[in-house]
Amino acid sequence: MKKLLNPEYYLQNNVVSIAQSLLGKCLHTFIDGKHTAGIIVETEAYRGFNDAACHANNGKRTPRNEIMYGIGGFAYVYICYGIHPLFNVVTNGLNHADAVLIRAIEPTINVEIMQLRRGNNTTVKQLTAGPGKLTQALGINKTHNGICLEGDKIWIEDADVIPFKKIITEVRVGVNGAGKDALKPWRFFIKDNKFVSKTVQKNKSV
DNA sequence: TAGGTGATCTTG
DNA sequence: AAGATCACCTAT
Repeated sequence: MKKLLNPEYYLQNNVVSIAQSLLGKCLHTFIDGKHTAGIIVETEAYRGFNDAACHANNGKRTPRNEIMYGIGGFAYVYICYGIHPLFNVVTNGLNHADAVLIRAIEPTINVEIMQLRRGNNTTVKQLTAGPGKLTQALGINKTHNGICLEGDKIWIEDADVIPFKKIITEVRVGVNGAGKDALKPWRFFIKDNKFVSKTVQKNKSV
C-alpha cells in the first residue's frame, strides 16, 4: 500500500541522515490537473548552522529563505540563476533552518507528460537528471514555495530504505563559494542509477 | 567548455 | 538604485 512519509519524519534533527534516507522514496505532484512522479535518486543536505553553502547559514534570514525557519515537512522552492526553480524539503523543528535539495529523480508516472513539460527536447535519461530539470518536468514553480508535503499538490511516499552499500557519498555540486564547507560530503545518490545528474570520474588512481 | 539567464541580496 | 552573486542548463 502507498503510504505518505510521517510528519515526524521531517522533524528529525539530522538533515544529513534525512538526505540519505530520502533516496528511494517517491516524489509525486498533482499540478495543472496532471499526476506525475519519480523515485528520488540524488539529494544534498544543507544545514542551518555551520554550513556556509546554506542560504540560511548561522541565522541569515531573508524573505527568500523564510520558509526554512519553519518546521519540517514543507517545500522550499526558490529561483536559481534567474530561471530555474529548485525544490527543497524543509526539515527539523522551528527555527532550525535545514533543508534537503532534491537533485534528480527516476521518472515513473506519466513520463510523457514530463517530456511535454520539458519541450519534448530530451531523452528520458536526461529528463529529470538535475535539480532544475526535475522541477520543470514535475510542474513545480515558485508558487509552490511553502506548501505542505502532506497536501494534494506535492507529496512524498514512503519506500524501503536503500542499503548503505548502494549509496555513493560525495561533495555537493556548485557550492565552491562556501570555503571549507564546500568539502562537506553531503551529496548522496544511488549507485549505478543512470538518472543521477552527473557522475564524477574518479580515475585519479595514483 | 563557455556563456546565457534574471531573481535576489548587498552595497565586496 | 545599481552591481555582484549565484545549490543550473543547453549548445558548441
